[in-house]
Amino acid sequence: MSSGRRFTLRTPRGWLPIALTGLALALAVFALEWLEYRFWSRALGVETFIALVGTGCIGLGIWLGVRLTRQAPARPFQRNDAAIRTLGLTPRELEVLEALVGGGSNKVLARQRGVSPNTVKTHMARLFDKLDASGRVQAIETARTLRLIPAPGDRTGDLSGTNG
Amino acid sequence: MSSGRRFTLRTPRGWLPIALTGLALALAVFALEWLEYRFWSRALGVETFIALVGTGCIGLGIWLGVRLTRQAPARPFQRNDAAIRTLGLTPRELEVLEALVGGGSNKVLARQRGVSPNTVKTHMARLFDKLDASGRVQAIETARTLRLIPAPGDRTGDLSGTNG
DNA sequence: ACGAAAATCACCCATCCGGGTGACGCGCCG
DNA sequence: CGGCGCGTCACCCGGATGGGTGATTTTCGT
Repeated sequence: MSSGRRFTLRTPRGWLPIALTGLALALAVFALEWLEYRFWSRALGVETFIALVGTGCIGLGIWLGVRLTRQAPARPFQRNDAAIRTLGLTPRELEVLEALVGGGSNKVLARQRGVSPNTVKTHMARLFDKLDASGRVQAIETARTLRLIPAPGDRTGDLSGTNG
Repeated sequence: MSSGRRFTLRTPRGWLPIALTGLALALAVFALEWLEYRFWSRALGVETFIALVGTGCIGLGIWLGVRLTRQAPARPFQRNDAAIRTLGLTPRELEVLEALVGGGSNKVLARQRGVSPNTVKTHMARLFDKLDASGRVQAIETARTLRLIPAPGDRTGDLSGTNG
């Protein structure tokens, strides 16, 4: 029977320091412009100077906005090794789990891995038990929500993620 | 046998009008400030006025930056109706496709929909043929890449997407 | 109102899948 | 040395799945 295990995960976000950095930079820009205000307002005229300041501040604001929002989406899928350990998934079981998303039958997976279909079947059974899944589709679904395997759309370049 | 259909999709991104809108807005702000420059620079002092302009422009820039970058990542999954039409998927076939991700058997899906398992089986067969998939897992995978059904992590609130 | 498309259901059949049990070899650790 | 975990493989069996064909009814557009 199934062991009835449960697992949840959280996604950390750290854009606060970036915001602080941006604010400090903005203040620095203000100070600089303040100091040179006397000179440049004479040389260019006050209106042109104000236009330049506005343009610069718009650019700075755009940079800040981009910087602030470009944190969450660029996460490159880091595997939830903690969940893997908690569930007690062995390396081979993880292998067949990753190969499972291809949609091949047990026979195909066995041929790909160079083992007997019975072996794949055993791994699959253990996998279903540990993931508390009754079928391949549910297993994939659970594995995705637990971040054991990448979801479609995740970046697969760097898989050195280790949060545990 | 299978009909051998193929389909690829592109992700349209329309932040150009937004950028234009933002630019127009910025110009409007500039014009307004320009008109009232004479008055406010007297009332508040030139330096305070410049500071206000800078602050406003930074805010505007942040808004612009957020607006520019929040298009691709926060896309709330708009269904690829064009692909659905091209593949010739009927409403019921789409229903069983959406129900497929739950991982239930044909019998379960039939009971959920209040029809005979044979009916589900027929829909499933048509689905496999049209999606060129040999099995439930491949069908789900193909449907996800074609954006016929939402991928895990996609926002499912608004499904009025219609890009055809 | 007619016809095409869609939906529904049925049956057969080969294969696959999931569940269960048992077994063998290997490496590791107490 | 004796377990223990892991990987590998085998067998049986009931049910599910995939493929194919046929039929009837409902829906919908012209």
